[in-house]
Amino acid sequence: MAKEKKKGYDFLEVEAKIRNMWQKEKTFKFDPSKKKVYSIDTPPPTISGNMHIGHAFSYSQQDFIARFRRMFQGVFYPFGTDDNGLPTERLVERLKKVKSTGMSRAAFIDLCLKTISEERGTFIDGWKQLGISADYDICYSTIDENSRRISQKYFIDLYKKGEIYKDEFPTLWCPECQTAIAQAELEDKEFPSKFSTLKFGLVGNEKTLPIATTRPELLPACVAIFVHPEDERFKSFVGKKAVVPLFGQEVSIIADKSADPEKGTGILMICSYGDKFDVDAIQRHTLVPRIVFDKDGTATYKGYEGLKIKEARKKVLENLEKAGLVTETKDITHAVNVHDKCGCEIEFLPTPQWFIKIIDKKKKFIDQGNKIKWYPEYMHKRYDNWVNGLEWDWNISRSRHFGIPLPVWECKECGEIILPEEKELPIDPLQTEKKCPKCNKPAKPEEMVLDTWATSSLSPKLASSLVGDKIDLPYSLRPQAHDIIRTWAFYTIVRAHLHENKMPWEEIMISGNVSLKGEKMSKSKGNVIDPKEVLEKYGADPLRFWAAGSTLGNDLDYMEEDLITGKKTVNKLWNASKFVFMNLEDFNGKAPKKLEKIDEIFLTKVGITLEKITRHFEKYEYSKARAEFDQFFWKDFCDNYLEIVKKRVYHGEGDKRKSSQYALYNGLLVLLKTIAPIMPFVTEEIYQTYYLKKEKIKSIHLCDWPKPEFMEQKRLDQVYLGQEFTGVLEQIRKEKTKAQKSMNSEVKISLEKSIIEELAALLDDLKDVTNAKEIVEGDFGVEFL
RNA sequence: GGCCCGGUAGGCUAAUGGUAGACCGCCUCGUUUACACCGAGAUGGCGGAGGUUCGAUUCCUCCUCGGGCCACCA
Repeated sequence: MAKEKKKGYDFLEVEAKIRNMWQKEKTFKFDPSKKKVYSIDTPPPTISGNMHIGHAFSYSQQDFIARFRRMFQGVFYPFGTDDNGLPTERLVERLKKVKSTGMSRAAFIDLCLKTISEERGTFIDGWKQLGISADYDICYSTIDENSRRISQKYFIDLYKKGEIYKDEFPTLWCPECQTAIAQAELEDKEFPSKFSTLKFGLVGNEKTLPIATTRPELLPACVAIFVHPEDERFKSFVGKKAVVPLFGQEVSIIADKSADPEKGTGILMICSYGDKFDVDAIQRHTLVPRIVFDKDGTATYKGYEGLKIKEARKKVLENLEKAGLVTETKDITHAVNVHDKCGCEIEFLPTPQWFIKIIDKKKKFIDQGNKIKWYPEYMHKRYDNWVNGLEWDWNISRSRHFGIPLPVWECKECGEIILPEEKELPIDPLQTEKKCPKCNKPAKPEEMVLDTWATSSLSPKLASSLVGDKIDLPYSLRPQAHDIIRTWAFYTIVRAHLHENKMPWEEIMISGNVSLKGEKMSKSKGNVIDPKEVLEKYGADPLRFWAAGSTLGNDLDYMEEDLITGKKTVNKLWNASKFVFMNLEDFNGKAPKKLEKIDEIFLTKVGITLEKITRHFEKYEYSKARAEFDQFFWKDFCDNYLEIVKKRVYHGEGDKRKSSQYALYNGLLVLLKTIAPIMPFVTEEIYQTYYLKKEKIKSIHLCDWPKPEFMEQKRLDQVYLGQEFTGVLEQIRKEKTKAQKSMNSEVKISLEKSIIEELAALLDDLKDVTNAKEIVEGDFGVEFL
């Protein structure tokens, strides 16, 4: 065999080569003819320039499973990108230096689509470099024509089933993005604020009522005052009218149990709309709302026109103070709901919106969640908590340029809702005229687009549509991170239930996030790690090795040391394999007549390790699989077994040599296969270099997962014997170290009679590995020669 | 305020109702027919209080600290 004078392992060169090979050979192409298919509902990342380290982390973890499963059965592992919605708009605005608001919808959409197609290739390259073994030919974008068609089709399906309705209702509104949003898009943020106690007047009474608020700018929107029916202080005012300070409107004082006498001054003002409590209160008492802010968050009331909410707040407060209507002001910090995409404080605004009915099915969604196996289990709780805490139906309409249009027209005359035919999809109502079938008048196209989750929640359908809908629900696995349980996981469960009355997947695997020194990574903190740089410096295998280091569901701190460890492992694998095959030139692949005892023990232990790793992977415990491999590979295989058989493969003859060759060849192959899901590049390179000729299967990743075929009933005895052997070996090594001698210094060993008898079949190996000239009976001792 | 996760060697982390196991680092020593991206060895640890138990790092309760989710946002 040609001995290449390779100085070590050149990961850049190897990884590029292997990557090309996989691509050329279509190694990971989905084969629909396979009977048992393991289907993965791959998360579609949002195109955002480059892959970030969090992607590298979680996609590696999915890929461990995909590669593991592929060694048992067919794997459906599609790829997709989620590029519809605000993040994409932002990206395009940034890259192209445009403002979506300054363009027509059609022009902006064109620009978005163009930008996406420009960015898409490089973006997906990141995943390929990482060695993600998806079938990239099965690839969707949530904005492409096919996805638009499917998304609209299922919208129509739900509408026809009566699960979608349109309503004008005060909804969560982002004044910055100028769109309605869903409950799932809320985030908490701490803000400093002023908590002021104001004097409300009373009609026909000299007294004033103290009311505390952080939002004086909503005074003109005040429509009622609540006091608790049993609050002795204010009971007598119920039924009377109060006068709003500064703005003068008279509002009713209403008894309502929701007014907590302990909170603030015990009196509560109801405004349209300060929070969702106001929304509820106004509905319950059928009050007439007074809307005082516009969609862009500017005031519309006299004296304050055009002021932003916060400016108005400041000015109203100043004027109140000037008028002596403020009795107390405290500086406080409180958490308010903000939009997760822009961090802007959300408001409530009554606008017509489209909703999917979910509130009436909370119990059903809990049931559905119970049918899915959650890994790790406790993540299930997060789902339940979210579902139990839901307060609104799912608002799926967004007032944005870029997105999948709601496929709807509305008759101006009779309000009839007009839907397109399925064959017309995808359709943009703004580009197509429709007439009302009832009154034959032109209908008004819906201008809003769908919430991006309304499309990504159909990801199983989007992917399956690319292979002729051959993959049915439920999929085998949904891998995703925990931060989108309340959105992606929940909404997908909702859609699968509403459309098909099925679970979307049998199992869900939730991974954690990447942090740096315990802090969440974010661009604003400047503590981001670029996976490209990591890949260049260490390679994909070490990066994946690192990603395999956290137990499932746990966040993982990025530490460069772990990459170094991974790189060492890659190198060690390469060198150990090189050593093995240096001594296998004359190996014919056949088992010897009789295996040497120590070789048998070694293979037994390989089998035990294999069983453990298999169980770990089956339960998505890739970190335990890695740890198990590490332990065995470094200690048992390299430091012990290779040292033990060294002399035998160098100088041994006949079956003795064959036995070690057989054990080395097969043991190493099993080990390589068990770590191949985590470190696909080195293992493939070793396989291609040394094993391909005999093994025939064209890639290690297409081989069958090994079976522990070397294990016999005697395995416990063997393990015991192996332990005895290593115990003695350790003692001898310790003596050598103590004496500051080298490990291969020549010695004479004395061992107790019982041990000699026990290890009878292994004494030659003990001599080899310790370089002992002689082993004699006696008290334990090591004599240096 | 509710719920969830976690507190284990200097750092990061694993297992476990009965002498707590790796990895990185530190210290000592060794090494060239796979590998200095090496080997042999040494050092060093269960947040606090109570309870269950023959025995608790492990199970329970409380406290405390860190992280997350939700609620509160008069």
